[in-house]
Amino acid sequence: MPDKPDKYDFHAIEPKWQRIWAERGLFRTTMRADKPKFYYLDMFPYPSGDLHMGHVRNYIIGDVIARHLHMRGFNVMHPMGWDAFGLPAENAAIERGIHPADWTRSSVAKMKQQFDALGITYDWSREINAAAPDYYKWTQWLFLQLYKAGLAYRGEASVNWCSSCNTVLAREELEGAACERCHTPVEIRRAPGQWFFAITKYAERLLADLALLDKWPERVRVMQENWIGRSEGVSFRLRLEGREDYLEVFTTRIDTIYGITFMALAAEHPLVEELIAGTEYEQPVREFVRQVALEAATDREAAATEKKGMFLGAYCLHPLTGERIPIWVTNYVLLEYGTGAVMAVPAHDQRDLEFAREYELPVKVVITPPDQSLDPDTMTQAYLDPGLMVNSGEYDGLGSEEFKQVIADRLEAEGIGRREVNYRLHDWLISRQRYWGCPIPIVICERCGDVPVPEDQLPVLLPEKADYTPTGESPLARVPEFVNTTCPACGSPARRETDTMTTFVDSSWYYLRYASPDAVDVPFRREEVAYWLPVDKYVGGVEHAVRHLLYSRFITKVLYDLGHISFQEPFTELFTQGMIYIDGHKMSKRGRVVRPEEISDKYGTDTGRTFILFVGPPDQDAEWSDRGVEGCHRFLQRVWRLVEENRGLYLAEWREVLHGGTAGATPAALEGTHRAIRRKTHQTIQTVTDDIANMRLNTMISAMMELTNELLPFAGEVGAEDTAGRAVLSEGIWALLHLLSPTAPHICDELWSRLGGEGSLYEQPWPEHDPAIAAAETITIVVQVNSKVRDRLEVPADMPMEQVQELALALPGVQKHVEGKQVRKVVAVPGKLVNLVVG
RNA sequence: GCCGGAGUGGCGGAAUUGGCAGACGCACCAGACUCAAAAUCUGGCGAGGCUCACCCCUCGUGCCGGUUCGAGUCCGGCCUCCGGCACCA
Repeated sequence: MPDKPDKYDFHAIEPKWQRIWAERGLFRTTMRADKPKFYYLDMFPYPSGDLHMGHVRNYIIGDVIARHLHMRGFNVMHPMGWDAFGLPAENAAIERGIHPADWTRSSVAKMKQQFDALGITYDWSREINAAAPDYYKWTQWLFLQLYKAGLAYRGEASVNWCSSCNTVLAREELEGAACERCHTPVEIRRAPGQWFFAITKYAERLLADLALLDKWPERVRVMQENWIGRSEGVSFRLRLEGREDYLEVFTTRIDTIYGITFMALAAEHPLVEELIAGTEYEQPVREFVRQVALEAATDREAAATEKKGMFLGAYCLHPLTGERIPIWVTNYVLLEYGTGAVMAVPAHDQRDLEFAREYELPVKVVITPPDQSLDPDTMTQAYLDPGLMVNSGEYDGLGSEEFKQVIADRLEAEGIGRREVNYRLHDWLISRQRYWGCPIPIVICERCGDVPVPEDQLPVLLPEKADYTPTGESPLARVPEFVNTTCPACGSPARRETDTMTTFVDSSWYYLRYASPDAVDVPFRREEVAYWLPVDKYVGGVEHAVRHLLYSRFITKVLYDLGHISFQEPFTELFTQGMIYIDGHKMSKRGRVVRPEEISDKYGTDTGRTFILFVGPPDQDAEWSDRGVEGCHRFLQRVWRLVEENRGLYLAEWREVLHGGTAGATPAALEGTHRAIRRKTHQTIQTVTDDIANMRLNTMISAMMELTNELLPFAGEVGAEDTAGRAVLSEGIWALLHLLSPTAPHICDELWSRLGGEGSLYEQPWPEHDPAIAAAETITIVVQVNSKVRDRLEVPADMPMEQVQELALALPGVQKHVEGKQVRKVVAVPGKLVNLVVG
């Protein structure tokens, strides 16, 4: 008999096993031919220096998957790194008055320690840091590849400016009309010399290839689709009255072309100024344009409700009828989309209708619904659906959908217009006027213009000393040693580009670097990328559904086109985990935050790991519950007691006993409880295995709780002489520890070693279930009368249904309801139920 | 407005292909152990009715309707909540 059972001392057990795993280098991964590879990736975090349980959920989900797949025989790569550049680090550093590099370093150390305390299987030999020169050297290389391919260009743009952060914001960094970080309303500014990546050139492929991503959540694919915002239409020209030039418009509703009653221009449209110059409209229109610019910057929401505009005193001519069409400037047309000018058809566009009513402009119906007629003078809702053409010259009576094609053909044939596809997606503005980012490897020479830094001169190092307080110009511009250089092309004195890149560039390629984190001469080695990539499973928050994932897909396609990699989509499967709420708030924002240390101090990290999985379906949001944590701790306590208190009954050779026929314990000879427990064990193996494969990690825990709840009382019944019973119990315990080990690895490894097991369960093969043992030999048949459950029948699984029917009919509970009535129909579903329809 | 997702006990949530609604956990109640409490263990726990311990009956998965022997699950129409996009022409 073993010594007196020990208590579950997680304070001792957890560090002990973490040390053993680290010493043995258990989680280090290399390329190998004998196993299938699996690249599991967590989205790498900003090193904020403080993990809470909301973040932890992401990493535990990943760890369970990685551990499980390793036990299943996969060569699993499970790396971690740091998205270390960027505003959060810089702002935190400014607040605390320390250098961003120092702050980042200490944050990384803290978080790494937190990860290790969670028992996560990261391969730290692959750790990467986006702010380290050996990494950002290759981010600069990436920039140069895009530059050479004509995909990186400089342009002037009207940009969203945050006066608090003193920087340009990408559209992606906005929340409504405010800065997503500090919620200051943005201003619109003209900014020259900004760098862009030409992602719109890839819009079509980024959209089309979404269809390949069948292992991505529908939700995310839809969000990307919306973001790209493809729309098909026609763009055509209208001759300006009294001038030689034209006004170009884009429309998706060319079928309403005969319904145009005015033209609407964006306030910033260049033609506005031209048309009013020297006219009586000049002053008032200029004033109006200034008002619109102000409103657009501060209060886009309100502007959206109230439509305003002003006549420019100019006309253009309808390309088909030659009618004079008044040109208006408005606050509801966007310069950035289409041509910045719209053909207004009030009868068939709600916005145009509202505008027309406001300024008493004519409304002309050109499409009528089949069963009613529209009154242009009183209608308040524009008619948007298809119908029959009216007031449209020789086309009257044609279906509007058909007319759409007919008129597009005619406009193309006459050279007036052409079919065109427009996207909402804009080119990707990557310039940031900030210090803590990757310098853009460009030298500006007065003679040569923009000159890319030669690749052999990379990295362009970020100077350590800089006044990084934001002022609007890049802090790097105030570091003469950095700015002043010589032109790589002609050797004359030149200046460096002083903007840095947005961190989304850093994170758009990091998954490639994990394959070759130590590569010195190349960003990654071809053979290693070919082996590991694409990422098999990528898990992170849905907040990255659009920007990070779209940029990564774009960069992957660019690198594919340039011949650096051989795949076009970086992430085969995507899983977005839900957020953890506490007291009704996201754990990340105001309100209470639970740090992993609080849980591990009180209950152990295994308890925290178990709870964060058990809390709910991984893809859904969940509410934190201190009580729920206690429940999971009780579960682990029961597991501990089950194994530790019954060590004396454990038979390491249970397999031989159960399968070798010793002591009359062959499966066939097992009876009653023994048989039932074996069945439960094998059913649990099956359930847990399926649940992990389908990311049902909450029900996976439930299944193991059920098994534990059956094994505990069973253990109390098994006597020392009952070899068969001991073998059945041992198999149950053996299976439970293996199945539970990805979730609660420390307690399982400890109990495993106490049973005499070798090493870590991480190195053990995953259990397999025997379907014959898992199969129930008796089943419960539900007996219904008129679809109401009246009784149940316990029968052998292989009993023919005719026989089951007879038994069912004879049941007293059934007889009562059938008596005196005629059985009209019998529905018998094998293995499930018998339904007697009587009346 | 458009698109996507979700509505199940007091709570979080279970429920292959339509087939025993409420697994597992929390909370709660009762009992055991204890001088007592905590911990632990055992049992109970959707609502209503009745010939109220037991049995039995009716109702019950946001609402209304449909298909079906049978609907949480499928179809149609609504309501509510969450998320994304939003004068995108």
